[in-house]
Parts: sequence; structure tokens; C-alpha cells
Amino acid sequence: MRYEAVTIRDIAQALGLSTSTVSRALRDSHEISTETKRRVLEHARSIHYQPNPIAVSLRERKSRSIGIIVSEIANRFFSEIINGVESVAIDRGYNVIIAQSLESAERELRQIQFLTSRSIDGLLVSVSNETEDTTLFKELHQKGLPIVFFDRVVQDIDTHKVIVDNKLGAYDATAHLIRKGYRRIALVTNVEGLSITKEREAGYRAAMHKHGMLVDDALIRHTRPGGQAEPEAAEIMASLMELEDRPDAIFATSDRLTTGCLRFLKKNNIRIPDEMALIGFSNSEITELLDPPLSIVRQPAFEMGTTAIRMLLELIESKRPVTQFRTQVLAAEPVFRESTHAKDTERVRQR
Amino acid sequence: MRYEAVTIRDIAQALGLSTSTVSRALRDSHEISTETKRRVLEHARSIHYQPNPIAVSLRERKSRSIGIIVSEIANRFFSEIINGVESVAIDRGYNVIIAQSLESAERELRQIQFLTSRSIDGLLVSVSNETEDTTLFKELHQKGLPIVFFDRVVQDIDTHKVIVDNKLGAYDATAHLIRKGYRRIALVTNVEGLSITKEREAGYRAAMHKHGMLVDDALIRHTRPGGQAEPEAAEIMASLMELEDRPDAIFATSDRLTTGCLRFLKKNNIRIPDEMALIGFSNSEITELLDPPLSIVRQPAFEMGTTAIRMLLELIESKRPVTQFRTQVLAAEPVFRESTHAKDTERVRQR
DNA sequence: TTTATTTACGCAAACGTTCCCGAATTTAGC
DNA sequence: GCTAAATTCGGGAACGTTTGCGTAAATAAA
Repeated sequence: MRYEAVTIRDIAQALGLSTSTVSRALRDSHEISTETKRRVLEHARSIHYQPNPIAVSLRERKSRSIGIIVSEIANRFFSEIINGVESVAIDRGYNVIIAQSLESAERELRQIQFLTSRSIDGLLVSVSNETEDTTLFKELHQKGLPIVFFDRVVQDIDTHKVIVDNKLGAYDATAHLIRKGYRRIALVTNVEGLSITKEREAGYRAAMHKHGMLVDDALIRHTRPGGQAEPEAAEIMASLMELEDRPDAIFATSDRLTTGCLRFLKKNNIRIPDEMALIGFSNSEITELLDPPLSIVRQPAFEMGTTAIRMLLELIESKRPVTQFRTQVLAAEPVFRESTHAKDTERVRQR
Repeated sequence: MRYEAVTIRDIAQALGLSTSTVSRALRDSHEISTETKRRVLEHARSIHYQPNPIAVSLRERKSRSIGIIVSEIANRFFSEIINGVESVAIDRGYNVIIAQSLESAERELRQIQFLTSRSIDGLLVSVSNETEDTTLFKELHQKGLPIVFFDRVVQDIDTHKVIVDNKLGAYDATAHLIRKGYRRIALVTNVEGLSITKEREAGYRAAMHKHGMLVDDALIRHTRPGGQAEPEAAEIMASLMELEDRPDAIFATSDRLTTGCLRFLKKNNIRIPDEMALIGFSNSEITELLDPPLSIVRQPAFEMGTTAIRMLLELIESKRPVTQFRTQVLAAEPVFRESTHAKDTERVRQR
């Protein structure tokens, strides 16, 4: 802060010491007598001395700030993650600079460049659904910038990663639908290239196979790169409804897609779950208050944030270059509610 | 970034110039010949020169980063605000450091201290519902730190502020309930000391008076400082239900309170709006999908963020001390849906 | 031609720290 | 008693910029 005048030199002059002595005293160096330490500490406190972090950063060549880029802040899943990140960062004396890509590869690039130009010590990233070119990340990683990926990871960069068990989460959701009597289960999912998409689709397929059902590719729909999830979900739903052999259940694989599907169904007066069941990935805190209460698979977002930042700090504060990387997998938690209640026919059978 | 070695001196040496010349060339000073400027720019680009923002900050005595503190990031209202803030900040070359108070005065203090110790150029603040002591803000303000308050402002600090027209928003909501035939309207509102609380309560009272209704103070309930909104809303609701003369409508004045009330009503199978109407401040994007679709008053959060940061940058970048401050008032937008449909008796009358 | 002015650049200090060296003083070893 | 080692401190460079001031060369004015 520019109004803050008091420096280490002020202390030195006041006490008739040199700046180096004061600096050492403040840092509790062993080569300063306890007496001078006491005097320095006391005087520092009395004049409200605050070390200038910028000077320290320049000298130490690290900024004690990390960057995080997500697709969108105003999304409960990501804001919970940020929440987690921020909670441990502040305790460790780091501040976090947040950026959002808004699902635009170009904007992502600009934001990353901005972040790196601001001398961050490390980077937390969940890629946009539009990014195909990951060379920038690779370059940064090679140059030695600590990076950890979370949620949407890029496969071929070897660094720490933290994800949820997307395959299992998707498996659980799909298997649940099957158990409840649904047979034509549509998968409304993210952009094809995304890691989470592949994993969730794999879970869906595994559940179908496991239960002896064959997968109709006409029921698997991806959104377009860079697109807005909500309108795309509506588009997809509309086209699914035009199918001769309509699906009887929808499994949506993201927050926005889930609400997009729900919005479509309600707008078109399609009864849930009688005409169409619905389950989706979501971290909204009010899914149980929806009409009908929505079955979801919830991701441990806060925990994802804390583990991601811990991994990053581990990288940053390691004395020697880290070469052993790990991928931490968190469990997703399915919550079943009315939107996937047993099918009529099934309900009878289950009595 | 510590792996980034290329400095202004590298350019100077490569071209046989002094660092001052290079610096001036890069900043397009008039006292450098166009020829050397061209050479410098070209070479700088070729070796991917990136100015070190920390060195610049140290020299210029400003960090080009601003702090923002809100009660909670994972709250749509605030995340939209941050969204707005961040969108203009990045364009102006600033980065924003986010902190959350979690409605704790003590945590707020710590976070502010952390932010200011990180050499921020300015501060955006919406106070926690627990803060009574505002001396820290006053001190910072007096020392010359540019501050702008938004949403929850502190009245007796003279600086830029941006708020929504809380009184009118609350007036509209209350008047709407009255028009729809509700007579015993309870106000479930925030902590008493908060600016937004006072304003919203004033709007409620104004609407009641305007329509010739008298205000029953038993129906006006405040949450406790530092408390969790959701459980408190449930508590309040429970006590309201025990009243002999129950309310027939609820007006909740925050996101969390609104969903808290809704959750309570649903859990206790109280039909909305027949037994109890509900309207509340909310920025959730899925209130129309709730059961029943919820009447809300929505705040222009994104816009609030952009105007707040613009005001702050105005303060920061002003050459001379600003002494004329203004309070910008944005309009809240009421959206009426089924949760406040006309009362049975009224429905008949309205035919 | 001489003097004044402009142009184009370099030197060096400064921003607030940290830390490598060296040095003075005290303590320990014998 | 003297030397060796420890203790305690200061000088000053460095981190990467920006900028006030000085100055040589080029140009304009006389």
C-alpha cells in the first residue's frame, strides 16, 4: 500500500542498527542476540511494521500467489472448489488469483498468459471444453511452472491431478436407472474431447453392458465445444423427443446440462419421472427442492479444491524437482430422489 | 515466474544499449529514436521478453491488484458480482484477490489484514453480518486506501458505494403479496445492523403502510449475527408456525433465507402458496424450476460488480485525492411466480 | 564560425528486502 | 598469556524496473 511508509530501514535508524541486522532479527536468525531481537521486535510492533511483500517477492523470486482457472465462477461446482482452494491457501500465506475461461479456448489462453505474466508460483487448471491445443500448458510445465489439473485434466501432461471417480459415478447413476426399470437411457454429456466426458461415458457403457443392455448410439449426445450448455441441452432434448423410439430416462453429466434438461422437460410439460426420468451430475444445493426432487450425483468439490491446492503447494515448496506425480481420485456421491423413482410397471412388480 | 530469466538487461546487452534506453524504448518514450525503438521491440519480441510485474510494482509502489471480500464465494449472488469485477479488472490489467468472511467478523478482520499486507491498490467490500466494529475500515480509508463498498455498506464511511434499491425491491415484493390477498406477511430478514436489512425492512413497512395495513412486529424476524442462514430460517419458520395467528405469507430477504424457508415448508408439508406464500431475494438461476416456481426479487449482481470495480479504479487511478463520493443505486427486478399466486379468496374475487 | 538548442542516449539511484562476506568483539581452549 | 573459535553485527550487492540528471553529438540560430 502506497500510504504505508514504515520500512525495515526506519527500524534500523531508530535503533541505531543496520538494515541487515533488523532483517535478520525479524526473521529470527541465530546470529542476532536475543536482546537486539527483543528490541527490534518490540519497536517493529510499536510502529506497526508490515514487511513489503513485493520487495520480498522480488528478492526471493517468488510471489506467494497462485492462479486458478475454471470455466465459470458462478457455478456452484467451481465456486465450491475455489472455496476449498482459498481456505488452505490463505492459511499457508498464499493468495489466489482467479480467472475464468467461459468455455472459450481463446479466452483461456489470454487468461493464462495474464496469470503467468503476473508472476504466479503455480497454476491450478480445469480446461475449457473448447481447448484442443494444450501446447501452452506443456510449455509452461516444461519451463518448470508447477501445475496441477483438477476435474477436466489433460491426459498427456505428467503432473499431479485430482479428479472424481467419474466412471463409477456414472456407472452408479446408470445402474440405478436400470434397476428402476428404465430401458432407453439417453446420455446427455459434455464435449467429446474432455476427460470427464470420456470417463463418464465409459461408466454409462459399463453399466449398460453389465446389465445386459445394448447401447444405442443415437441416445448418446455431446455438446459442442465452446457452446452454452443450457441451450444445447434444450436442443438435444428436442431432438431426442423426436426419435421414434424415445428414451425413457435422461442421464445428464453436468450441472448446467442437468438443469437445462429439467427446464426443457418442464417447459414441455413432460412428466418426471413418469414420461421421462432424470438424473444428473450437480452440485446445486437445492436439487431436493426442485420439482420433482432431483436425483443427482454430487462431486466433493470443496475437497477437490483442498487436495488440488495441497498438491500444488507440495510442488511449489519442494526443494528438488518433483518427478513422481500422482492422480488423486475422489468419490462422487449419488443421491437418488423422485426424479428417478421406479417406473410404473416396475412399481407394481416391486410390491 | 522463477524460470523466466529474460530481463531488460538481456536486451540491453544483446543490442549494446543501456537498460535505461531499453526501458524507455519499451515504454515508447519520445527521447528514443524510432530506429532503436524498432530494434528493441523486435528483439524483445524475439526472445519473449515479459516485464517482471513485481519489479514494476516495487518501483511504482503499486501492485495492480485489488482485493475483494464477500461473505461467501459459493453463493450465486456474490459469485456473479465477482464475475463482474473480474471481467473489467482483467481488461484494465488488474488482478483480483478474493477473500471470504463466512459471516465471521474475526475472519473478516484477518482476511482484510492479509489482503492489505499483500499490497493491494484498493479494496472492494461487502461486510459480514457480524461486523459491528468498523474502525479497521475507517483507518484504512483514512490512510488513503481506496475502498468501495457494495451491497452491505457501512454508512458512516464516506466513499463510493454501490447498492441496489433495496427499499423499492422490498416494497414491490410486499405490495405484490398484499395485492394477491395476503394479509399477515412475515418478514424473515438478515441481521438487524446490516444496511441491507434496514433498507429492506423499510420497504416492507412502507408497503404495509401504503396499503393501510398495520405492521405486527411479531412477524418481523432477524437472524443472529454470525449465524448460518439456513438453520436460522428454519428456526424462525418453526416459531412463526407456532403463533396463534399464523402468517399467510413469508418475505425472505436473502438467497439463503429464501431457500431455508422453502426447505422448511416442504419438509413440513405446508402447501405453497395455499397455506403459506413465499417470496424472497434470490439470484439462483433455477428458482423457476423449484416446487412451486418461486417468486423472487433478483439483484443485478454482475452489474453491481462492474460498477463497483469501475468506481474503485477511478479512485485508484485518480491523480489527486478524491473527495466527492457517490452512491450508485441499481434497480432490483421482481419476478412473480406461483409461490405467490393469488389467495383462494382473492382468486374468486379477481375473476 | 560560434553559440544555443535539440536529440538520443548512459549513469546511477531508488523501490524494500535478503544474504554473502567480512570484521569486531567476546568466549573458549590450552 | 596467546591463539582459535564462536558470537554478533555492518557493508553492500542483488532482485528488475523506472527516471532524474548529465552529456556528447547533431542541428539550428546568430
